[in-house]
Amino acid sequence: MSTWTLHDGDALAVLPTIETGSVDLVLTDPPYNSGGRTNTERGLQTTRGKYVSSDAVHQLADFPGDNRDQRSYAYWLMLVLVECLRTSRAGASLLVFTDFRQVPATSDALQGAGWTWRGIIPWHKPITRPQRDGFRRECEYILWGSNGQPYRHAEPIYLPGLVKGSQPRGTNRKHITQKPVEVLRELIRVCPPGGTVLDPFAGAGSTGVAALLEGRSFVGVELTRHYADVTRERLAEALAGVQSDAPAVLPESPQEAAPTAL
Amino acid sequence: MSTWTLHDGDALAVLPTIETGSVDLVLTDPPYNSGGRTNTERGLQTTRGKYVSSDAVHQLADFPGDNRDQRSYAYWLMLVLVECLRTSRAGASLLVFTDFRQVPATSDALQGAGWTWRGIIPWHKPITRPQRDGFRRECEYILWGSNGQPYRHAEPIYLPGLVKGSQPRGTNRKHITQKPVEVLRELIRVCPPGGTVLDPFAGAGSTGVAALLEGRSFVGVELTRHYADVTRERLAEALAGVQSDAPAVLPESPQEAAPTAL
DNA sequence: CGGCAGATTGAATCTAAAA
DNA sequence: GTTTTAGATTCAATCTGCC
Repeated sequence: MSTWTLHDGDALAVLPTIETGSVDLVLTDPPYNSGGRTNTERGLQTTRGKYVSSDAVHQLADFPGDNRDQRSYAYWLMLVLVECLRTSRAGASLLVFTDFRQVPATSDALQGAGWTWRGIIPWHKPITRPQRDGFRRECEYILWGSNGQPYRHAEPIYLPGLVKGSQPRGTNRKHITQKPVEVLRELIRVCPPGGTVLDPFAGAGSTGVAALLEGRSFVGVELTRHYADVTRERLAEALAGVQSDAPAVLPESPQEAAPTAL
Repeated sequence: MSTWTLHDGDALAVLPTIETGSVDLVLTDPPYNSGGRTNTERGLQTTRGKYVSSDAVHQLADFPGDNRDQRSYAYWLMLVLVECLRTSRAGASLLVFTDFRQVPATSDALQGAGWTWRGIIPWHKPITRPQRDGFRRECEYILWGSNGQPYRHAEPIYLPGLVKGSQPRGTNRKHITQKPVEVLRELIRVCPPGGTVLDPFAGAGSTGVAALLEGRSFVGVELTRHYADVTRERLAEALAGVQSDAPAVLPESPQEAAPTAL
């Protein structure tokens, strides 16, 4: 039976409380810190100013942690990934979203934290702005790492090296940098069935939704109160949907799936 | 009228002889140096041993320059890219192929050489080996840089952020790491019509073929005698094809397109 | 000329045996 | 114990040939 837990708080503060060797996949989307190339660009804009186009009207909350320069970003992310490695079992995988500018810093953080870098999976977003006199920026990137040799699955799996999907739009969009659930579901298959997925930057909780839909358990961490609330709502809904779809076998303890705050 | 020139020799030796500010696009595929994760793996295998599957029988020649460790690879590539920047006009572009392992080192070399990093274009190869219990490696990467602000084209162009194409197979395949001409033709559109394309690692000359087919001039450098011969043959053939397809306007001087050795 | 079936092969990776 | 070599493995887009 899949369960979920969401901790309120900062990733670096909460991760040490998570049990060593309890996680099979870390799947997360840290703040990219790449909105501006200069100090002024990074410092003066709000998160929404960087990511939301001026002609669009959105009601999305700001999120913090997006104002570091590249060196301190790599260092901070490495500290987070060190803790993630500790919580993960030997053979577990790490999947981190990043944009093109942060691929090198993210690969440094990943390897510096002790993960083995195994590849890059481009995420192709078909709906993006054209760019005059240049190449369209229609991809983000997912860096794949593993804790030692990856699991050998009982039932062999073969996963795609390129994923495709448009960002949620309209009322489905709860967070500025929200990822499509279909993409996350495909990625989650690297976690053994029934295993546990960790997301230290849960945001609007799409990773957790995808994990529950795929029959994996979920542990999340989210600093912003507003997004933690959104996540709890979406996870409860996803779990209810999975349970109602399930065959006529009732879970032994429905409370098992209740949210646990830190 | 498109012309082409192929210099025999090492990129670092030949590039200084190329005129400053004469190039509109540098499009190249350096040796990736990523065949092995360890010194021994890199040093002891031949190029073909690394890249050609054991069950396949090929008649392709080896190529040198694929035995550096990552630091010296980045340094060496930077020296090459510094010279490329000098030969290029303000607004010119740089496109460098690399595999996932060398993306960080290549971006360091590109920026260290003075180019402005503008993006990553994944190249999706539909025919790749599957990987058990993991994500297939079905992409290589093209890093895009520019000499200052990119050209503002008289006729605006909009280029893709993701390219797709299978490697040449069978008798069309002249080099182990040969790139498909259709992909190169698409990339070459970032060079203004009639401009000049430079490839310091010409290999079997696909970049030059694509340039001529798109009506751009080509300057290449190739160290291995065998591949230089292959390139000259293919370029002469491509140019002949373009000229016979052209409208009934004869070139003023057919010799204009003759190969010029260093 | 079109459609279908079977063969081929890839900038590889992992495991196990051998030196 | 450590390093090196040999062999097996695998999916899907092309290619080939046959009907």
